[in-house]
Amino acid sequence: MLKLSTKSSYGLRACLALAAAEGKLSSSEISERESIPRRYLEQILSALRQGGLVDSTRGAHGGYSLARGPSEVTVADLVSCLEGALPPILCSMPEHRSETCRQDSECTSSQLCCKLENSLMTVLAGTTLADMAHASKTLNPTEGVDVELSQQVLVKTTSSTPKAN
Amino acid sequence: MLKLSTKSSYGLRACLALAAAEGKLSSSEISERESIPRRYLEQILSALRQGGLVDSTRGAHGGYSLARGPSEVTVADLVSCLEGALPPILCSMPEHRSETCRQDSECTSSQLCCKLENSLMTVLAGTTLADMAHASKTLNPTEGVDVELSQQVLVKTTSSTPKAN
DNA sequence: GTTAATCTTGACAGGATTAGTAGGGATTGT
DNA sequence: ACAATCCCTACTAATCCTGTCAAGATTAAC
Repeated sequence: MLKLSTKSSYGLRACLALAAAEGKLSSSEISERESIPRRYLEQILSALRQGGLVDSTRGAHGGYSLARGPSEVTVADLVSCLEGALPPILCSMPEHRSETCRQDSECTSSQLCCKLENSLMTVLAGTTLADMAHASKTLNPTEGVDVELSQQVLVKTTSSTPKAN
Repeated sequence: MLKLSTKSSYGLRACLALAAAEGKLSSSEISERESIPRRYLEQILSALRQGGLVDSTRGAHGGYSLARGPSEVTVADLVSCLEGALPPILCSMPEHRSETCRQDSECTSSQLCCKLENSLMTVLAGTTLADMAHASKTLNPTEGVDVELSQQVLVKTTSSTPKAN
């Protein structure tokens, strides 16, 4: 049910590799180290660049580097960037609630989604690359990352337009 | 990024309808009230029945009803039931960690997934049908549902088998 | 400048998953 | 008997995910 898509997963690993390298890495280098298809990786890095998470320098001896320090980049940044713009939606904004949401149950599920998203985002936004890099060395999986932080959260409505009953 | 699948969404709405009805409803009735394709709904209700969440009576004037009281059914029950068995996976269990996970970064993302799943489940397991039914009447979306409850959590690995770099 | 390495962009193909349709059989109240 | 209803299985359609590919733009180094 919950699946960190390979895209996000790859993106995360790429960033961790960049963090570990403490400098520039080419797409080929990352591709090799992390066993990620190069072409695909390039797409992902491109998205990350547009999102301002990595810098890229072109030309010979070019490559990618983190735009900010590992402790300044949260996994939330990364995922939001890669999973695309979550379309800002109906029920998440109280103003539109009365207009568009006739059915109570529909609306309440949206509220639930909000809670879920918030919950997720709290975890994601509370985990930085530095945290993960650290965690990968000290094998101490139980230590929590209990950070409080909320964030504008959007719900992706599963646009249902059923035809026949 | 987070998407309550239509299946879960439909299932949730159906259950809320049953809770509101305080009795038996046929698939046709639910289908009409909630604008859910009947045939599809039947599949979903069937799954819910097999999961022990609803009871069904066949034949004329048959229908579905909640197997337990609305306050006894959590959204977690419902979702687990509908989204199928989340395959128990590799990195979530410390024993296999050393064997299967060569790359640190791969492993740490799994840890992250665990945290996420836990976080989600806490919310889901802390929300009952009764909560939602109540919420749909009192339009008070900010009131929290801060429940503590953990649960066996599984991570669905996105089985990556890249071919060429 | 020329060259070579690299990034950039967009199109697209194949597979997996999800969503929904359909037909027919089984069961039960009237 | 009959109509209403659930039940099961297969099929189709749509969507999304993952990855490939090709051509071009940009830059560093020589």
